[in-house]
Amino acid sequence: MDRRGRQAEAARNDLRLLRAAHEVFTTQGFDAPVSAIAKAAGVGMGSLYRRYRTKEELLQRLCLIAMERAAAAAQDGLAEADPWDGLVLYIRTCVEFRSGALAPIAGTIEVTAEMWRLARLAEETADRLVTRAHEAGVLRSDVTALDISLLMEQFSRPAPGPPDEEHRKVRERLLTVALDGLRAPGATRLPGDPPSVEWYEGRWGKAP
Amino acid sequence: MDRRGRQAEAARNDLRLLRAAHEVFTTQGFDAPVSAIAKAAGVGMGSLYRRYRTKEELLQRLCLIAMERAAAAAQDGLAEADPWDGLVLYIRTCVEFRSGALAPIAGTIEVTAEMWRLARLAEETADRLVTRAHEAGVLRSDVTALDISLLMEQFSRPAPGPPDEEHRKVRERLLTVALDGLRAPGATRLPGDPPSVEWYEGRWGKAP
DNA sequence: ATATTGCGGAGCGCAGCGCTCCGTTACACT
DNA sequence: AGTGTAACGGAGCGCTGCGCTCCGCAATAT
Repeated sequence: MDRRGRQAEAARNDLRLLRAAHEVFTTQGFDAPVSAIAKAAGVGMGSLYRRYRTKEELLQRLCLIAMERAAAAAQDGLAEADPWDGLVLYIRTCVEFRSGALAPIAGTIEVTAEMWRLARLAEETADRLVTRAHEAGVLRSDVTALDISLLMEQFSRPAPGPPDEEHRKVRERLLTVALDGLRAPGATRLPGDPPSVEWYEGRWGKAP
Repeated sequence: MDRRGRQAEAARNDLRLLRAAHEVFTTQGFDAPVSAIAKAAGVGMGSLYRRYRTKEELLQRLCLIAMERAAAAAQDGLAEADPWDGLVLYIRTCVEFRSGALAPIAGTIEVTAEMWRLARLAEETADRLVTRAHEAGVLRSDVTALDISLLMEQFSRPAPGPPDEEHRKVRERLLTVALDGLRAPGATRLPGDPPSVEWYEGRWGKAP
């Protein structure tokens, strides 16, 4: 990892590329041009395409990382002693790095077996987090784990127009409002049936 | 309006065009191809471009209508006797027809004088609605009218992927959660400063 | 000095856009 | 019925902007 010379630069480039790709894709959407990632990373197209043979491959890598982070965030939430604080930590962390913005990518690209594995792991951990909050009576009973995933997705949705720091602050305010709405008991009964896992995963293509 | 023959068809086409444009642009984003609107309306490109000389003109018309509807919704909210119910009616109505999805268009197109006029009117009416709710003590005191506009915008944001009825239902559930979070008193203090009008309108280009 | 490796970015081929143009159709008028 | 006309649908033009390749160059290793 700490090799000298060009190998070190290569490793640095790889990281900058990943960071830039995350930033650009989550704020501009998946159809952002690859050249925008290269420019944001301060790297030439050649270097980008040596590491990732196609745009799809880059997106897959990005998704995988986002899933890892989401799973880790759920674990961190579980580690928290207080069930409510743990849940909030999980949600805030995921919205912070916009994991939800990458989830719907999956409809565009091929979902690898490893992605499915990680998705299932993250899903299961989040489920435990939500169940614990339910049992402690701190989370309104009519909201499901899937509702929360979709809430995070909604709050991660890229805004049109140029990237804007102010948007991030606004999102945090609104997320705080939404989190207050999640506390038990809900003032209003949630309308309609909760979303189904089949529908949720169906957007990603066929399960293995 | 109820003229016979071709003129009737023309009027019908105009309506279908507007409806289709609204549907497509709000669910797919502004860069949806014009041909998609024509197809969704069941109308040829020629007919579309006879009524609107450019895509921008169509978008302007659409924005104007959305603003009219938003202003009307705010009026309806004010007409409601209960301050909370009035506010909720306003928010739900606007999210229903996704007025917020059209607001950020304005950064893309030229904002006409009439659009500014209507925007100000809607803004002012919504302000009255929010103030009334504040004074009645039914709306948490740390949330501003602008926060609410941005909340509606967040919930109107187009989802990636193909249009999907299920998304609408999910949105309604999540909106219900958010509305519960708006009720006084907020469990958590909202972080940061409230968004400023200058920033909000600044995204539309220069004020007249 | 020479070989080798990774670098940046100009440019290729193409997909998909906004918009125009025109042959056809459906009605109004005599 | 015959004719003029207004509105129609949609193929296609010109062009932008994309994913991706290729190559001259700079930095290291030998």
